[in-house]
Amino acid sequence: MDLDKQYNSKQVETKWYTLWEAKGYFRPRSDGVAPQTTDHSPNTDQLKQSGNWGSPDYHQAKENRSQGRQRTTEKTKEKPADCSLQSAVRPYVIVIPPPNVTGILHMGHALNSSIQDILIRWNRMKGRDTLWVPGVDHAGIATQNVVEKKLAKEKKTRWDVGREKFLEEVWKWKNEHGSTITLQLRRLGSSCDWTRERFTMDEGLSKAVREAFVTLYERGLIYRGNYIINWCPRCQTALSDEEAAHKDMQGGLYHIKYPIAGKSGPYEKMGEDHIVVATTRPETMLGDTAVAVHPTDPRYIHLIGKKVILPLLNREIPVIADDFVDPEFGTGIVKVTPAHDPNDFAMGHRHHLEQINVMTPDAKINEHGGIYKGMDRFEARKKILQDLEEQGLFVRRDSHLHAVGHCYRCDTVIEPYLSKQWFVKMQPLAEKALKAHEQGKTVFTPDRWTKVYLNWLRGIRDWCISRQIWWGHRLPVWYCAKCAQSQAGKTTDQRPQTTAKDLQSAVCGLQSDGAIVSREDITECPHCGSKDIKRDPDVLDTWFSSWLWPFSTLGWPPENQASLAKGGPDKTEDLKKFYPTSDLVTAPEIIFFWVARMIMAGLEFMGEVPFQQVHIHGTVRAATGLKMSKSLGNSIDPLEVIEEMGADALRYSLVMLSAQDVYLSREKFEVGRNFANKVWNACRFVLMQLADLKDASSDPEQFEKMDLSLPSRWILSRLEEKTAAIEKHLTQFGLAQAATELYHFVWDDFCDWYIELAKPMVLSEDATLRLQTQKVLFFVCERMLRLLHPFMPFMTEEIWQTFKQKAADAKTWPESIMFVVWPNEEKKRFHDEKAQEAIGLLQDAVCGIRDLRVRFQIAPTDKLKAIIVCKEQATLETVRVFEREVKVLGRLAELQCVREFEKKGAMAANSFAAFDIFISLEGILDPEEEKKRLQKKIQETEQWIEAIRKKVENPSFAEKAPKEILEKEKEKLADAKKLLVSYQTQLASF
RNA sequence: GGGCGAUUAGCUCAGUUGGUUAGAGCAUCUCCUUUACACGGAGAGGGUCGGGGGUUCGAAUCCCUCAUCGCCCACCA
Repeated sequence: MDLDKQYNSKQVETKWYTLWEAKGYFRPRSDGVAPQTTDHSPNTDQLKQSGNWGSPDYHQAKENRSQGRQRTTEKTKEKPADCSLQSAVRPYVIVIPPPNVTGILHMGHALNSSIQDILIRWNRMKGRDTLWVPGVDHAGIATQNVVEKKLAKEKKTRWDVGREKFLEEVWKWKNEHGSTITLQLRRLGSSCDWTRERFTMDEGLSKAVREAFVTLYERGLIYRGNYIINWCPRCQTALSDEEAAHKDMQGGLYHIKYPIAGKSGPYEKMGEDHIVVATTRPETMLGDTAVAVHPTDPRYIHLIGKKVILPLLNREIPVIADDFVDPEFGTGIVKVTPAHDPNDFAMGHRHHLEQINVMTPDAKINEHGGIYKGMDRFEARKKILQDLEEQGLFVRRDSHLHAVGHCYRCDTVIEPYLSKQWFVKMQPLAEKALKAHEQGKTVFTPDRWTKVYLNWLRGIRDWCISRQIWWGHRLPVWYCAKCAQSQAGKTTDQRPQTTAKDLQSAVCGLQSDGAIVSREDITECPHCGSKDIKRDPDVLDTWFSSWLWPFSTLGWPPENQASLAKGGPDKTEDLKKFYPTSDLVTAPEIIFFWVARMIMAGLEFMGEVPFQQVHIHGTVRAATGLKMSKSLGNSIDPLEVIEEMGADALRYSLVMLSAQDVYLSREKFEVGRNFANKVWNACRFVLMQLADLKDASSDPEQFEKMDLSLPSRWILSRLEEKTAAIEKHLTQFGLAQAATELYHFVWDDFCDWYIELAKPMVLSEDATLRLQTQKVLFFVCERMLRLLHPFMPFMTEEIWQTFKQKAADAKTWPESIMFVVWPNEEKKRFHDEKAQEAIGLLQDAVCGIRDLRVRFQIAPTDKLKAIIVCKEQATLETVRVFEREVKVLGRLAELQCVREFEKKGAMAANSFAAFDIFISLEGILDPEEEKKRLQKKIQETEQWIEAIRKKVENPSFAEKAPKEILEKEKEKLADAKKLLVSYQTQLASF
């Protein structure tokens, strides 16, 4: 029945996780799988009636629950709209941010999952039907890269093996390695319903992706357009704006002469007959089709409409005027390269310029680049500058700091590149999201992220969703050669466009190339019957499946296509029950990638925001402040920490640190480890004290008629207070604060004071006192375990099971601590101000004595006599009640508590407002030293008194401050004065 | 260029709606193998809460400003 001396985390973790999962404890109760031991309806009517908020009868509760469930359904029907009311009875649901299938657990996952698991376990204990949906993301580019690297070792590329074979390889890799991360999540204790685990490329989710694509296309929200996109030459695919990570880089701003046409002789003889343009990417000049100046720039106004000669290629290009040009920047003249820069692209459209693409997909110069053909872009840059210099056309290079886009997957410098891609028109989706926010439906905690989210929505740009890779959801698009021919020429949107952003949405020549978008795979053109059709080779951006996650994982789209067509989705059971979900827990990095898009998709396809709240937690960083990442070599492997200190320690440490960004070093985990050790030992000690206890119970009623000792009344009242505080913090996502409160309750209140106070009581000859103390120890400990369980699931289960064996009412306890009722403290059963006050005095007395001991270096084994002189009769009476405890904790041989006392000889004292404590120090005390100390104390106290007096005597303070503050200050003043008298009296006695 | 966050003890950070002489953990120092725990216990030292203004009876907390650091966003070539 006792606990082992050493806590064996590995053994305990494996044991319990296996059991929990095998018994289906992680599944929602409404699935009828998890044990149904208690009715936890939020108003706890039945619980109150039974008078047992700890452990209602198993069978009784089972019955209650089924009744409760019926009631719940009715309530939901009556009040479908208001989510605050509904949230009390609705299931508690979280969908996991699906980690990449290539991922291995890092501290970011560990923090993210710990938070979710705490919320899930807490809500499960509160009795809500609880679901945590797990899953994994196929991570298009990342996964493809992994397999490509593998092929590279055999000196092969994906093109060598071909699409089909390559995909086989990726699936093979997925099947072999894809469950690494989910196995690791289990090690953390994550109580996900693994029977609902999803993969973004599984059959159901693929169907969802297809349904979403086709629906959006039908609604005119997906288009194909020729546009400048972010191109990664290494991955050889387009990327979305979000996937281009901008980094500030020190580059060059190159000034280059362009001769004015008609005036140019040999370059070296040129006088005023040229203009100078400034560029950061000289190699793109091969694709220049104009140079531009500001229409009102007096320096160049006369050149507008003239031609200049593009050096190296000797093409004539026009000088155009455009507002976009900033006369202040560089030379005030911009070279215009419509195929390689989004602004130039827009300018090109405004001025009907030719677009010349000068690069191949792997960023080499193509046939339009003359002699530079075949060179890599950076090599070409060098050569071009060199050639310009030789021709006397290179002016100078200015150092220039600018933001350069990098591929977020492989960190290659991104090339703005003109190509035909598929886009989602985001404006209409964003508008819905903004409207939902106005209706208060999108709530972020901490609140400041709301602004980040809204700003992004307001500046939304169309989403490039096609990727030229192979691993992913292939576009459900076919092209009919025959139709394309007949439709040629009837293309584009003719609206005038001014900015790059406007332009993007407008370039949607939808049917121009005979695109056919279809829910089913097709073999012939539905328009002309031609079999000459080809499927689009591209796949969709990974996030195009992620943004459907909160409902695709719950069974969307449902089988019934007909009802879908009518608008309202025919919801599956799971969708009905669990959508919208409750909280989304994630890191700030993916607000744009994922959170915002999920909200838009939720509104578009389900008509509802997918979660009631978004909780954004901090980023995990190394102690140096850098983001923790494997490539930087500064990461700490969570699994190593689990091996070394246990999952509970890891979780507790992370959560305690998570009030903001988490800066980690290995030592930080010692907090959790030490705490876990403390909990284990405290419980072990308690169990050791209970050998002869027959009727241990978790029922608070048992104390109702007991005449409890002061310390017991105190700890129960502290427990109640702390429980309420923890509840409040958890409700506000203050997990770190909740964990800290618990930490201090367990360590300071329970271990340092109550257990120490209980020792003499448990050893007491007074059988009644002994018994009631045992019962309180048992009770408080069990409560403590419940409060700790969401944070430290493994250890608490292990200990709690031992407690259960000890409990006389064990048959009313559920099978697992996972299902014990979360303590609900709405009834202030144990509130006891007197006990709190009394223990406050006791703590002062004990600390005062300990301080004296240390100050005068009195060995703990030395017998010590102390006298407590109380200033009031009431205090004396209180102090006498715990005389015995003070003696034990202060290791005193003798203690006298009196009203009056005349100090004689060498005695030292510690003074408090309520009493003075004297000890005799014949031959030890140096009177001069003591006098000095007292004088210092007197001085300090006088200053303090002065400060309070000033405040209290200020008329506007008395007038304006709240009454209780005024009272408090007055009390403080009185206490300080008492203290001063004590010091003065002592000083006088020397 | 815009936005956000931070700045509190040697280090890492708490500090609810402004109201005890500003707290904790780690580190430091002293003492203690007292029979739950040395991953422990007892005690101590250490901060004019980044600078400067302002509002207020009262500011670490609210406002302004400056400084330093960090993050996010942005098409100035």
